[in-house]
Amino acid sequence: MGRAPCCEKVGLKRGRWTAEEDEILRKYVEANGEGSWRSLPKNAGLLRCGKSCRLRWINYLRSDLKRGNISAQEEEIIINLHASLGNRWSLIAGHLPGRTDNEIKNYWNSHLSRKIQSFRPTKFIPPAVAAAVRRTGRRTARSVAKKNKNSELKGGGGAANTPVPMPTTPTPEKEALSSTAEWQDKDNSCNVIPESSPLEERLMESLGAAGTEESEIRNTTPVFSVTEEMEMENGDLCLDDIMEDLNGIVGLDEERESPGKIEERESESCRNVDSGEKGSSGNGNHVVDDRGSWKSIGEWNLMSSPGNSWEWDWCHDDDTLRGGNEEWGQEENTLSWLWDGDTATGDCTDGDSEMDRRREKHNAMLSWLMS
DNA sequence: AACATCAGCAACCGCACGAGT
DNA sequence: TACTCGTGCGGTTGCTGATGT
Repeated sequence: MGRAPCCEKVGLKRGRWTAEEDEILRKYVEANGEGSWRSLPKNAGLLRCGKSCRLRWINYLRSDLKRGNISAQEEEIIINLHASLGNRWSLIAGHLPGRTDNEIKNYWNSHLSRKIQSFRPTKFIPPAVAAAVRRTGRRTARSVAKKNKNSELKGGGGAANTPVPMPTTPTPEKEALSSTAEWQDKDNSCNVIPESSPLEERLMESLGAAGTEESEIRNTTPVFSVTEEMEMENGDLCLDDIMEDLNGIVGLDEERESPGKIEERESESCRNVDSGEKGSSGNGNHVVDDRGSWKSIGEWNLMSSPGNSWEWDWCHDDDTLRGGNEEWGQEENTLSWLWDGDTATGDCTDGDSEMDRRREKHNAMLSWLMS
């Protein structure tokens, strides 16, 4: 049974509120208090949906709202809170008296996300920040896409220190654009973090730059992209390279697996990749068993089918442990969007080398992992 | 001056959740 | 236990003014 609409929409006014409507709503709420939003329009004589009234009151008419621009201090608070809370705008707003979640959300999407995207993406960006950037709304994405249309400089990318939710399979048009393939410089060149912003300072902190000469950090921080020295071995994707980098930067290593899970996996006769011995390898938890090669990140396992170095799919522990091989193809768990055709990793012309394509794939995976 | 594009923001939509019945 | 209702939240849309060409 479908749920009844929150209000009878026929005959109700929509769009911008007029001063008269504001006045009616204000007087009514001041006289009767907040709440009972559904019945409010009828009682107050407004031709508006109750939800619309509530929104108008909360975001605009409340007397305790702070007007004016977001201050630098507030911006810093937003950045800090967003790094730990993610897109929980109402929680963030709770720390900023007089500011609404909608206001903060808009400010983030229109100001902060753009600031963050202005960072050259081959530098490490704190995970939550980058992840949030990828999650930002259509407008920002559209604007950035337009903005980048004629530019070689691509925005986005990076990784997060908030709990990283397992992403649903992104649509190619939405998410492939945010993969490394888009933002990576064509020449994989090392780039420079812009100076002089609170956000940039936060980035430095996140890089663990304490005690290090800023200019050194700024100019020598390991670039998170495939370079000549990050090559593939024997023609295969060096996932271990990626994982080493991830371990070094976001500390994935320590939380990779509980001892219990390792035991469970050992009991499944996993062989070490390099030695052929049972159990996970010393470097992260890259193992090979009869289902292929796989790595673990938290409860999620990145797996490749036997004999196919490039087809890396995500599988949850639950599925892995119960032998969920048949579920690897679940749409929501797959990474295949990263390289389903050339559109996801940039147009690869016939003239591109196989190594270039591998680098692009490597980078695409890397950026995805970091997010 | 006219048009196109961009940026900011208010408002809407759909979903989730808790309380009440 | 199942259902409805009220509310809150996050994502998305679209309007409008500013800016660029």
